[in-house]
Parts: sequence; C-alpha cells; structure tokens
Amino acid sequence: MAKLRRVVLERLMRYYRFLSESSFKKPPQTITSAQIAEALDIDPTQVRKDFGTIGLLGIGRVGFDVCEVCRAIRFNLGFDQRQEAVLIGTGHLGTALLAYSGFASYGLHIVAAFDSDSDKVGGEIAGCAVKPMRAMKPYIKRRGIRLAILTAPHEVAQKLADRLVSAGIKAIWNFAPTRLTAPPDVLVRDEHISLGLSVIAHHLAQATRPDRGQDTEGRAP
Amino acid sequence: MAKLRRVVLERLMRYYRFLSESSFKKPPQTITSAQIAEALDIDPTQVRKDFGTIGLLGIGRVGFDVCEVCRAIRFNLGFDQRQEAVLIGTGHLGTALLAYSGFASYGLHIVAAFDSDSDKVGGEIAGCAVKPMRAMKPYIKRRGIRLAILTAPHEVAQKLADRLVSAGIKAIWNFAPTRLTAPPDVLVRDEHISLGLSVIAHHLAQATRPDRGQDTEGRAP
DNA sequence: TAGATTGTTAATCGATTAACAATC
DNA sequence: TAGATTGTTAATCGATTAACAATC
Repeated sequence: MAKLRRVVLERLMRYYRFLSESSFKKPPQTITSAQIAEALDIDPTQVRKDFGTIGLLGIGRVGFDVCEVCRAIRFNLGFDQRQEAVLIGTGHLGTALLAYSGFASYGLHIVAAFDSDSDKVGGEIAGCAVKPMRAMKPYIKRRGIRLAILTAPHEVAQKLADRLVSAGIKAIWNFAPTRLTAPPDVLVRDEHISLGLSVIAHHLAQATRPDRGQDTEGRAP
Repeated sequence: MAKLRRVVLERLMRYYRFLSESSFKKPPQTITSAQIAEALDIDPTQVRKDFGTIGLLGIGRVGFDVCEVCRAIRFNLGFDQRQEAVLIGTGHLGTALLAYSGFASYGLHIVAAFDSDSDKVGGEIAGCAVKPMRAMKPYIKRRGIRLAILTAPHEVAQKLADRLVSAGIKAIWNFAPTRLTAPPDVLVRDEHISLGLSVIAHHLAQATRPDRGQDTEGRAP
C-alpha cells in the first residue's frame, strides 16, 4: 500500500461518503468519473487519477464498479481493520465524540476515556468507561492502542501528548486548540476550529468593508 | 481590504495565535520573520510575503512590530468587529461550542441557540437562551445576524441551511457531516471530521501493512 | 560602517486541468 | 460499428522556496 498525500486522502474520503449512500448500492452499481465529479465539484480527470493511484481500473464506456471502488478505498484508508482508540478529556467535546455513532463504520472504536476529574472517573459516557489519568499509560500499553483522541484543555494538551507518545501511541487526533509537537513517527492531526473561523470571519469582514479599490479607475492622480 | 485566499487566511490565524501569547506582549515587542518561521514551521519568505499582502512593512535588521502585526491581522480577519452568530442544534457538539469561551477574543458572540426539542426550548446553555426553531427566521432577520453555526443532525442539515439562507444568513459554519449547497454569495465552511479521520486511518493502516514494494530491488523476475 | 533582515523577483515544485489516443 | 468513457501525457496554474539587492 503506497503512502498517499493528504489531499488525495481527503478526496478519497469524499468519494467514499458519496458512494456509500444507499442509492448507489442498487443496480447497475456503476458510475462514471464525470458523475462523481459533477456531484462533488471535482475535475473528472482528478477522479480517474485518484482511482488510478489506488489501483482501480474503470471499464471503457461504462465507468467504475461502485462496490469495487468502495472496497479499494476502505482498504487504502484502513476502514476494513478494527482500530481501537482512547479518548483523553471528557468535557463537552469529548462527550460529543463519544456519543457520535458514525465512527464504527470507519472501523474506529473508542474503547476507553480518561479524565482527571474524580467525579467522572468510574462512570460511563455513551457506554464508554471513564478511567483515571494514572491508568492511561498502562492501559494503552497493555492493549496495544495506537490512536489517541485528545480533547483536553489547552494548558495540559502538550503534557498529555508527551505521555501518550511515551505510552506508545502512533497517532494523535488533536482537538485541543494547541499546536502539538511529537516525534516524526507519530502523526498529529490538528482539528483547530480557529482555522475555519479565520475563513468565516474574513468573509464577513469583506462584506462589511470591501476593498476601497486603491488600484481601480475613477481616482485620477 | 483585499480578498485573501484560504491558505493565507489560515496562516494569518496561526501567526495571530502565536503572537498573541503573553510572552510577546513584553518588550522589545519585535520579532523577525525567521523567528516566526522557526516556531510555526513555515518558510520565512512565506511569512514576509503574507505580511506584505496585508500591508505590513518590517524594519530592516530588526523585524516586525508584534503589536502592529497583531493589529493588522485582527483588522484583516475582522476580529475587531463584533460578530453575532446563532447556533442551530444544541446536541453535544452544539453545547461544546456554546460553552467554549475562546470565541469572544475573535469578536464572535453566539447570541441565541435554536433547537427542535421542546424540552430544551426555554432553557439556557452556557448562558445562552435556547429558542424554538420557528423563532429562528424572525430572530435572524430582526437582529440582522449574518453567521449561523450549524450543529444539527445530518438528516435535517440541508433543510435548515436553506431556511438560514432565506432568513438572510451570509455564512454557515457547518459541523454536520453533510456537504451543504448554498448560493454563491453565502460562504459555507465545512468542518467534517471525516477528512481528518481519513488521514489518521491511512497513517495507521500504513504502519500495519506497509507497501510490499512491488517496484523495489530484491525481487528479481 | 558592517551586518542582519527585509521586500521582491526568479526558479522550483506540486497540483490541477486540458487534450486525445486507446478501449470497450 | 459508432460513440462514450477511460488512462495517460502534456500544459497550465498556483503556491512555495531560493536568491539577492535594498535598507536600516
């Protein structure tokens, strides 16, 4: 399995979400690159190229077999393997993620949550046991967990990330508003909503005070 | 104010977050592009170019004035204007966003939440009143709200988005796992966590079953 | 002044799009 | 067969990085 670039991975996910809708499970179960492109606002050549990189071959004059495409994407994104994860920090966001039922269809299972609040420890959230922080490292080691979902506050995020790495974690899905540092073999995916906010805020500010056109005509020197 | 590209906006946000840390508020309050680049793992030329596009001039042999940089970014991202928003759907994620106290520092204020659950309507979440869905459109119109944060379930997301657009909303920050369609003058920013998941899942699958090297040496024909 | 840092132009890199022969 | 769709090569586009004279 070749290593794929981030942009390719994200497009593969979009194809997958689109094609796994029930409507495509029915015959004739084939679809052309042009149809996918139209629906997702992507260039059809791009679709064929992406499919090519994961070894998919289309059928001339017909298109692609929907099931085959889905299977290839599942394989390349690893959805066909059970993936266990721990969640660190059971605040509102952590609770939201624990309650989200959609992860299982991607092979992802949150098997334990950890929190420093002794009132929460011993309890359950969305069927997942909440354990004390000191149990984190041994738990991860014992079960060979490789993925951690970090939903702890900013102040403790880096320290927790370090502990996760020392416990053997290989990927951190970071929802804390903090840029984490980790060794090169550990993948960190940051989900800062502040990046989205920058795009939104700029768009709205644009509308309020548009460019006063310093380079347009109508203002002779 | 010129319209800026998404990648530039996201970098501006990263600069801003880095520079607004308290440590940079103290004298000498200047910083070089190389220092910023080092901290954020960005090319120094990129930093200077980004600053140039928002009209910032550095001082030879010294660098940039931290306060001036922050002010310019605040202006360009619109953080200096009060921005009111409504939130639609008070599930776990909606509650997490309502409880997040960091938005105010970007000028963003969630002034009302809407939900279809009559048990929630009339109550308060994190100091924000929860109102019935039917009150949404008149509320938005009356107060001239331009931003909606959509944290409703997948099934109703597009329908709600349509209603928001008809009420006059100009930007939708979409946390529902749905690709929304909206008129071109309405900005939609999708925060699908599934995109992040694709990157994480692929990384972990890579480690489990690395490329069996069909093109590498050691396998003579 | 000498030297560090900027602003800007040119070169590189990678990703997207266009073109089109090959294919079913 | 005729025609639609693929796979792939070439062209374009945009973003990143390198180089360096101008500046304080």
